Amino acid sequence: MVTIKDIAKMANVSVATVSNALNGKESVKPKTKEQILKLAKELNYVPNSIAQGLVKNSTKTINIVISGPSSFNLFSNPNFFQLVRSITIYLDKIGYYVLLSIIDMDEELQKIPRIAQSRSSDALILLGSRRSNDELIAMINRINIPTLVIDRGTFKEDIVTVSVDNQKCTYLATRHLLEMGHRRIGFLGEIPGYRLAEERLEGYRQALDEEGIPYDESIVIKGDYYQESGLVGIRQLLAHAVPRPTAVTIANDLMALGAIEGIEQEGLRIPEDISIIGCDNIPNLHLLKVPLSTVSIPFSEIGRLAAKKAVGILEGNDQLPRQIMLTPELRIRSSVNGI
Amino acid sequence: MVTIKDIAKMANVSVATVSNALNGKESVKPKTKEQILKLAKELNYVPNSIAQGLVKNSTKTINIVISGPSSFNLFSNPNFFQLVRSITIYLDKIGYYVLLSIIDMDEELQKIPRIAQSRSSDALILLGSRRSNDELIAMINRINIPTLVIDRGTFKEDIVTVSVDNQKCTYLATRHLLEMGHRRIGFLGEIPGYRLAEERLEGYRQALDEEGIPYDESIVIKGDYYQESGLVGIRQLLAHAVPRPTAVTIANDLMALGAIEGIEQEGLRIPEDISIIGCDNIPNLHLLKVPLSTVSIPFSEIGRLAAKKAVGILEGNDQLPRQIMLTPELRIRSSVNGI
DNA sequence: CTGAAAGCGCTTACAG
DNA sequence: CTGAAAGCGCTTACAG
Repeated sequence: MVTIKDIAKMANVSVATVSNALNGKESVKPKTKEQILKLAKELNYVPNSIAQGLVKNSTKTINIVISGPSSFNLFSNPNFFQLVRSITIYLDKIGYYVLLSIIDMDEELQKIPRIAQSRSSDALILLGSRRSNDELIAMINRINIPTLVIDRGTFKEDIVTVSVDNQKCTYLATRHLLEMGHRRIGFLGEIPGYRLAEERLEGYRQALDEEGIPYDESIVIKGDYYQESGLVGIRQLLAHAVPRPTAVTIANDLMALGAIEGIEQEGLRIPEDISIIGCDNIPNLHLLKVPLSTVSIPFSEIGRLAAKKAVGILEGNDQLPRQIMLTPELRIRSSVNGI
Repeated sequence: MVTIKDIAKMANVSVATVSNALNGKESVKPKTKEQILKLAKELNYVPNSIAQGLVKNSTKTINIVISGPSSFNLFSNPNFFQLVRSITIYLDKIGYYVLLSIIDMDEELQKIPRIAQSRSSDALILLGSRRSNDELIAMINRINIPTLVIDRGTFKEDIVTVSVDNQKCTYLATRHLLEMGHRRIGFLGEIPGYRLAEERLEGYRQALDEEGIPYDESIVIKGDYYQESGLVGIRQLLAHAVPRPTAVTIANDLMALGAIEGIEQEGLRIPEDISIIGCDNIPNLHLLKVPLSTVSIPFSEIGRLAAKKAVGILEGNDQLPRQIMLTPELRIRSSVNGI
């Protein structure tokens, strides 16, 4: 491992001068600088980022923290990858490192502040937590480095966040169902206390409201946003709801995938017997046996903006609003029939 | 930020003693130790991992380096996520950090050694590179920390690697086609110089050989393993091959997805007019309009073993073989017809 | 323009 | 059992 000391010795100067030269300080005599740079190149010198980090109290790394449910086989949300990918690409380009932590939901409240305190990163981007806003805020307040929450709901509090307008997602989806003539519309994906889910439920409600259709909780079904719960949930809905809905707004595509199976198992056809619409626009929906209509969420943009915002805060030139909310778009395919 | 110094002051001992106590050294008097531990807890002390890293010359972090093509929108391989996820989960559990780097293929040969030299991680896990074995080995030899290559082909050289038996993948796939009565079988996904792709082509060849069917390069089509090239490739095959194949072995599922579209665009049906089989077993293939038969690759296991192996090497208790090769399994769905 | 010195927060022999 | 000292590889005032 070649260090600044080696170069100093060979160039017959002090380590301070080497450091200054390497960092492009004006004070170094051009001749000296040139010599040092040449040596560094020859010796293939790369600064030890750990040592730099210690003295600068900055690691140029941002930690993406994904909280998942304890049974990790369930943890297969393709959106996370898009998010992680766009964050990483942005950060890599500007010379930042990205740390990735996947932590068990049960431990997140203790673990995330520890991660921050270990100083292994300069900022945190939180992803996937199902905690209530209050719990999340209490935790973030204990964290001593900039922390963003992404792909979640809105916060009244002064949290830095970038996400989609969740309410609008399901509003758009339900509106589409309404426009296709449906009146009896179910909802799949309720999670009380989890803000994102509450907002998606709210969008559904809002669309019904506008049409004067009363909210019927007997056709609002819980679902944990994973595929299996879509299967279970839709079967439950189909088995018990009287009269049976002609359409259902499903809070995300993963559950819609499960629902496609569940509906098939019940011997029903989509969209002839029942229409469904999802949310997220995960890849390759057009190739499904039932090309799924859905609402598209700009995950790559969320990731990119989150990364940009984090760096902006760290470098003191942040121009972006504290809370960024992106707009979803309806994507009509063929899982919704007119009636 | 509370440091070891703060605790030392409050406990009226030296920092050395605090350090020893915190690290569970036997030498510290139980009474002293207890007091220090109590203080640390109260003050919510978390060691500065950067400082520890500097003195120990170890960061307890492993860097997953994904090389992708320069146009990153193409870079959407769901397998990478499975791999990253399983590595991260394993590593998180045992207190390791994981750094994630996504780098442009054009720069990988320069950038990866620099990453290693920056000492931001203790080991590298390389993923997604399309370089020739020779180039890769030359690069790895310049790297001064343990480096594994995963999800790739075999190496004759003494490289640490974990992957699937690629040749067997396509051998199994093609064998299945053969058993279903096909004789005129195309191949989609040739990339000369890229070992993984060569091995998959070889598996196809082997299966044909065993049946005495001559290799016909006019029905072996290039494909870059991304979806779009599956679409383009299959159309090319369909347009030019005489006689037209009754089946085609496609080197991965992503291209098979593209091929499904391409075949549709050509006005043909799967499997009535043409049978296809993929490789990888990406999620939710059973929900496609054409439930895709494929060969399953144990990505999670590859990731887990890679992580385990890396840590084993780092901690000097590695029991695993230098080169680990996992076995694929045929997954029959309904994209292959008998004839 | 250059270098000696201090310091970032820790760990590790080693002397007592 | 405890503490003084050195050191990990760097950067940053500051004196000259």
